[in-house]
Order: sequence, then structure tokens, then C-alpha cells
Amino acid sequence: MDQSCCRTESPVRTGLPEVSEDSLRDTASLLRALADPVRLRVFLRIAATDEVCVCDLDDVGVSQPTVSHHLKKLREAGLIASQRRGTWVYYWLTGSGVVVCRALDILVVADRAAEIL
Amino acid sequence: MDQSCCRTESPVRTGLPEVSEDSLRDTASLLRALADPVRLRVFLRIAATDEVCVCDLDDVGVSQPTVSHHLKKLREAGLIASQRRGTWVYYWLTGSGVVVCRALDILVVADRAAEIL
DNA sequence: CGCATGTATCGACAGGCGTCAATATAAATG
DNA sequence: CATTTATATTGACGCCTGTCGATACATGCG
Repeated sequence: MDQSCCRTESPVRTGLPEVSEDSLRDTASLLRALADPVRLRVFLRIAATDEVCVCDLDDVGVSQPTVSHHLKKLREAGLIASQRRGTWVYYWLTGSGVVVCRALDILVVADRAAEIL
Repeated sequence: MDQSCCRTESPVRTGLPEVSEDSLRDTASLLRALADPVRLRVFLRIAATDEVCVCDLDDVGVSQPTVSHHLKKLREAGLIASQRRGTWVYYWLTGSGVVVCRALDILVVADRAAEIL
């Protein structure tokens, strides 16, 4: 029988079991929801305040239909929720949106540190 | 002059200044590097041990060229580094790879918690 | 009801991405 | 040098996505 090539036997760093295929797909789609500069901007803008009116998102550099498209993506990813109140529609972070935001802070801070250093 | 529509004036939650356009693009491309189930699996596999031989990544469900493709993406994103030692090539996490892994743990744990609850 | 305004959806287009088979490169071995 | 094995690159294909203009839907107001 052929043995598995190199036989590394390198020490394990984490005792965590391998992540399930489902969890992997979910996490990947969560990341994909934020893996766009405009969408990331929109998400952070919403995260910065308790809630944001769509009309305050018209300065992110893309057309109104595109903003709406990105909001839909974030909503489908379960990161934000919305409600229409009269003429305007308001968006805010969901519970998992807050968790993701916390994880995101680590990245942004790390990136900002990389800029400074 | 037309005033800015709804005039929300919702309370600000974070005192952080808006992220720069560059930082936004960098963070987004970092997220995009991990926003694929196979690549996430490969990354977590590498993160689990000190270093991983490519030959130990042949069971992730895609062909060998595709694995190589994903490794290249992760390398270009600055998340992993590699070295050839004789016949085999070994991969390990870079410094920023470790930081990202820490941020990622929050997401995976949150997702796992969502599965349980 | 008719009109104006805010938001969402639709259809189309270009570009990027994941995948594979085929091929190239690199190292070990005879 | 020829052969074998491990890894990377290339080229092609289909699919997904970000973008926009055009249009539909919703709400408020005369």
C-alpha cells in the first residue's frame, strides 16, 4: 500500500474538530456578503448608528438601484433588517450582524495598524 | 435648498471615523480571499497545524490544479506562505493570517452556536 | 384621482471566478 | 539522461456578480 506521501506529522495547533460542510458554506456566504467595498461601506455605515435611512446612503459612489441591490444582499445574508416608516425605509444591524461587526473590527483594526506601521 | 430628506439624526453608536477607501478595498479583498467554501476549508486546515504539506490537501473535494489555484489566491492575499523542501511544498499561516484566523473564529463559533441553538 | 418622490425590481451587459483537463516545471531516482 | 512523482501554470468553459438605465411599486399630498 502506498503511504500518504510526506508524512509530516506536524504538531496540531488547535483541538477543534473540522468544521462541517454546512457551517463552511454558511460562513463562506457570510464572508461573500461583505467581500465588496461598496457593501462593506454600507454595512459599516449602518453599524455606526442605531439605524440608517436609505436616503443617507446616496453618497457611496454607485447608483440608487445598485445601493438597493447591495442592501438586499446584506438582508439576505441576515446581517441587516429593514422597516418602512412612511416614505422612507430604515435599516439596522441584526443580532448576527452585530457579531460579524465585532469580528470585522479585528480585521479593520489590523489593516489600519498595517497602514500605520 | 432641498434638505437631506428624512433628517434621521439617529444616535451614533461608534466614534470611529469612516474607513478610508483604500482600507475598505483591502479589507474587502481579504474577505473575498476567504469567501469560498473550499478555500476556507484549506485555510482552516493550514491554520489547525503549524504547517501543511500540499499532498495532505488532496481530500477537499476538488482537483489538484484547483487546490493549487486556491493556495495561490490565499498566498496573494497575504494569508499564507509556502516553501519547497525537496519534493514537497509546505504551507503555513502568515502573521496577518493568524489575525484573520482569530477574527474568523468569532464567525465560526457564532455560526456553530446558531446551529446548536 | 393625479402627481411627485423614495425605494425596489427587471433586463442587459461586462468582467471576474471556480472548475477541470492538458501541459509545464521541479526534484528525486535509477 | 530518462522516468517518475509532486506541484504549478495555462486555456477554456459556464456561472455568478456588480453595475446601470428603465420601469414598477409604495407613500404622501393636492
